[in-house]
Amino acid sequence: MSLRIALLGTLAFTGPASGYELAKQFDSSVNHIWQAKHSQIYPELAKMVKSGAATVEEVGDGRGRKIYTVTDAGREEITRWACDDDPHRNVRDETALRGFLVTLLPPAQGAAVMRAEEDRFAARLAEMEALKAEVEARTTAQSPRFGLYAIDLGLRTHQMLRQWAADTAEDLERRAGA
Amino acid sequence: MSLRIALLGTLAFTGPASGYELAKQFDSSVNHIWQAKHSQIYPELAKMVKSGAATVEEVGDGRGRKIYTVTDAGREEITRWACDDDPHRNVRDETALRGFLVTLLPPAQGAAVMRAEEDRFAARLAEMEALKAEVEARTTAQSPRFGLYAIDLGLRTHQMLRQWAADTAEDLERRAGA
DNA sequence: GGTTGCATGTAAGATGTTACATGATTTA
DNA sequence: TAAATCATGTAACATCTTACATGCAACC
Repeated sequence: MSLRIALLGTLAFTGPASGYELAKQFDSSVNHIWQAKHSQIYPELAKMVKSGAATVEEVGDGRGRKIYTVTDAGREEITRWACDDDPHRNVRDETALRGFLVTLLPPAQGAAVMRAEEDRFAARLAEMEALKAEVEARTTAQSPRFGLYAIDLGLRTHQMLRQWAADTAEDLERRAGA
Repeated sequence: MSLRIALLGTLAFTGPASGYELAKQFDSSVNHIWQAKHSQIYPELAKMVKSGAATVEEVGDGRGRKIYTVTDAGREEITRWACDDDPHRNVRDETALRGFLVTLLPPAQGAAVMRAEEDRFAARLAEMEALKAEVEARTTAQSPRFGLYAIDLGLRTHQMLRQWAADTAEDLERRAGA
């Protein structure tokens, strides 16, 4: 269900788009929150059309390109999902999982891995800052919402993770020294 | 693969335990990072025994209880996974997804949903602080690692999310007013 | 004697990943 | 003309969720 919503939301944001374009857009916006391969996206779009959340139009450009558009029913579905206050939340985070298993290693080794994590988070953070600048550059005052809030969250997440990795590494280094 | 590692790590941390106990422990430690139902845990433990990462022992207490223990091979598997520097990371976060779709709503409605999110994050944060105090109370200076680092990360994550929700709500409120 | 908690598992279905498969267009 | 990119899909497999299924022990 969540993929469907994420995809429908992206489609509502970008406006009419092909599966291929959505896959790209997905990668550069919701990527740090949700990922999907084209093999999951194409069938999902077909299902949306079937259920009335979107419409398709085939473009006769020789490449079999298809353009999808959200319907009112689709928009309503997004609203329902976003407003529904079921507190049930699924999270699955390999990054955090790794960072946390590291504490099972001997302190010195764990500290080294954490320092490497810190570097990786810092690099990802720099990428996101660049992305933000790029998106900001081509955004008008009227339409700055969807993309930027998501990027903002990604930025904050990675700042926090970098700091956590640094603090954890420091703690492990102290233990290794003691 | 990740569930296997998360479970193996939890087993390494707690020491010999039954599937039931592991499921509980899992819920109160890695829960904000990874979730698993017992229907996934039991078969996974069986697989671990088959592949030599753990051993079982049946306890004749009439309840069919089984105690699992990590082997050296299992420990090695954890180390390999934690040190492997493949930068590939999967994340799937329903919380963030929702918070982010909210920006597709009319500003006033989006702001209201974000305020509700903020409250939910604050509540979850309070729960985690209580958990931390509880874990700290029964932790000695020698063994304060695994559980507390994970809780620390959960705490930081929820502080960040609460702040993000508040800031986003504020921004949406400003837009709704304008 | 009934309810809750302990304890383990299987089965069906949904979701997600990797690999297979195809073909047009653009660029070097 | 070869390689990269655009563009869509299916199939097999792995993973995860929900529901089904069972039985003992402790407590009230």
